[in-house]
Amino acid sequence: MKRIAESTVRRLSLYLSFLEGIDRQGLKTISSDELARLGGTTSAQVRKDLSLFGSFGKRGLGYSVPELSGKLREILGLGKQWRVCIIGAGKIGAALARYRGFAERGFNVTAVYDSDEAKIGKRWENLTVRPISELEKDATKQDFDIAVVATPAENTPAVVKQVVRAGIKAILNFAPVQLSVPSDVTVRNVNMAMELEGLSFALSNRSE
Amino acid sequence: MKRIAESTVRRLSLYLSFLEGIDRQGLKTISSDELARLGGTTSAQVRKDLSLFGSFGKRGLGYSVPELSGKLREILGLGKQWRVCIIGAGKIGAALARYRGFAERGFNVTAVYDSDEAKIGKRWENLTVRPISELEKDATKQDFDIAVVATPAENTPAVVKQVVRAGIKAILNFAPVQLSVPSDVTVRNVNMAMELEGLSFALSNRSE
DNA sequence: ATTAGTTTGTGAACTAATTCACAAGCGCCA
DNA sequence: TGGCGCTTGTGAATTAGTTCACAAACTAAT
Ligand SMILES: NC(=O)c1ccc[n+]([C@@H]2O[C@H](COP(=O)([O-])OP(=O)(O)OC[C@H]3O[C@@H](n4cnc5c(N)ncnc54)[C@H](O)[C@@H]3O)[C@@H](O)[C@H]2O)c1
Ligand SMILES: NC(=O)c1ccc[n+]([C@@H]2O[C@H](COP(=O)([O-])OP(=O)(O)OC[C@H]3O[C@@H](n4cnc5c(N)ncnc54)[C@H](O)[C@@H]3O)[C@@H](O)[C@H]2O)c1
Repeated sequence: MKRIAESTVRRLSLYLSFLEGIDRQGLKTISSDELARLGGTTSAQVRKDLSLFGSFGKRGLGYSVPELSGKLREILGLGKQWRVCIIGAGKIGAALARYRGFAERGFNVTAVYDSDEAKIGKRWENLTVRPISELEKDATKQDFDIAVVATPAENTPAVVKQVVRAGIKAILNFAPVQLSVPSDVTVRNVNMAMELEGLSFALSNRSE
Repeated sequence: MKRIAESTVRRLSLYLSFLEGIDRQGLKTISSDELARLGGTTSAQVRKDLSLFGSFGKRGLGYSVPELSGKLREILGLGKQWRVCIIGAGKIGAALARYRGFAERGFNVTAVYDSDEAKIGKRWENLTVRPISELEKDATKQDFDIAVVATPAENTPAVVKQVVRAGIKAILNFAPVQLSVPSDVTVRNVNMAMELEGLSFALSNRSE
């Protein structure tokens, strides 16, 4: 299959969230034009994005909301339940572990790791904080799909090495560092300082 | 000035963080090639990015680390202190309010708002949670530059309306909804569910 | 059955972003 | 001072991503 751009995948994800809203409103079909308006893009973009994976619409009618939702879920791999571990039981880790939105979409946090003796063994929601040193061993049994890394920047490269050795192939990284991983491991970074700097840039360069 | 792409601004932000690391190591100069390796891009990309704003390097030598850092800070508007308010004193809001990394970069959280009577008036770090209904009035005195929105998705459009009415021109949004704002307001979205779906897609479509 | 009114799917055209490639500038050394 | 080794800065070429524009396919109405 043709290589799919990251921007395309983001939009698919966005379309799916709109379809879920539309579905709750009880509407049965939607046009590319309407999806485009919701997403701040163009109808041609919507149709092109979808056409990379097949033809799901009916000419003159638009797309069936439940059918297209199903297709997008399939494309995005949301059919299955994913096993997620969180590394770093700190402030961000806590917010994420308690967030319901993830499980709703099939991302189940099944373990939390930390290196701090004071935190290890403590109960956290329905989980117990495990020592990071056990990650590799645990992974052979638990088979994590995704690691969410929320450790201090300076420790993160070492943490990520352990994650990779544990055979985990996808990482969502919150530390403001650039990770280097083997090519079969996918990384997404969430860097809030960078987002704020983007806003700072926008505020500083208006009307020029 | 020429329009600058968002991807360029992200990279500038990234280069700056590398330069700070390099500076701590005591190195005086760095080449575009080295910056490129750190950022996972090419040296031509680095030079092109920088050349949009001026010529900061010395041929044969590279870039002076402190000088380029200074230029980047200037370009990104990091010279001044920014006033940030957080809207939504929940799990994510709490993590952000307690995060030191922001103040270090000149983003000062000077107020927190919520609509929940049980939270209003409570102390939070060195701040007191204020009622969202007072945002507009407060803004005339406090002059917030950036609003960080961390409210439940369903309330967020209404919250953002209030933020816009308060005259705030930059929003960092954590709710998984698409915001519609006047064109003089800049929005950046942090959508973790979307990031996880990107990883799900990658895991589901390997080696095809 | 025909027609009018929609909306898709997709090559072609266009625009944006990245990479190439090389002249020009700089430091260093003899 | 001249030559060598590096590295920048930038047009030109290339590649990637978006938008245009229209034939084809469908519904509904008559
Ligand atoms: N808090 C925020 O709002 C925020 C915002 C943006 C980015 N971040 C980034 O997210 C990361 C975590 O931030 P935080 O505020 O949650 O920090 P925190 O200090 O609250 O939590 C970090 C946790 O990681 C644990 N840890 C340290 N080394 C470890 C290791 N080797 N293995 C396993 N666990 C280890 C610590 O014990 C601690 O519990 C940091 O990189 C930070 O820069 C945080
Ligand atoms: N917790 C996470 O890890 C996480 C992850 C991704 C996205 N998010 C998103 O971030 C947002 C906040 O999530 P959270 O987990 O912090 O939720 P939360 O329920 O812990 O906090 C939300 C806060 O917003 C306040 N609030 C509600 N309506 C308000 C209004 N009109 N004005 C001002 N305050 C209002 C609530 O009183 C509450 O304190 C949500 O949109 C959520 O989807 C959260």
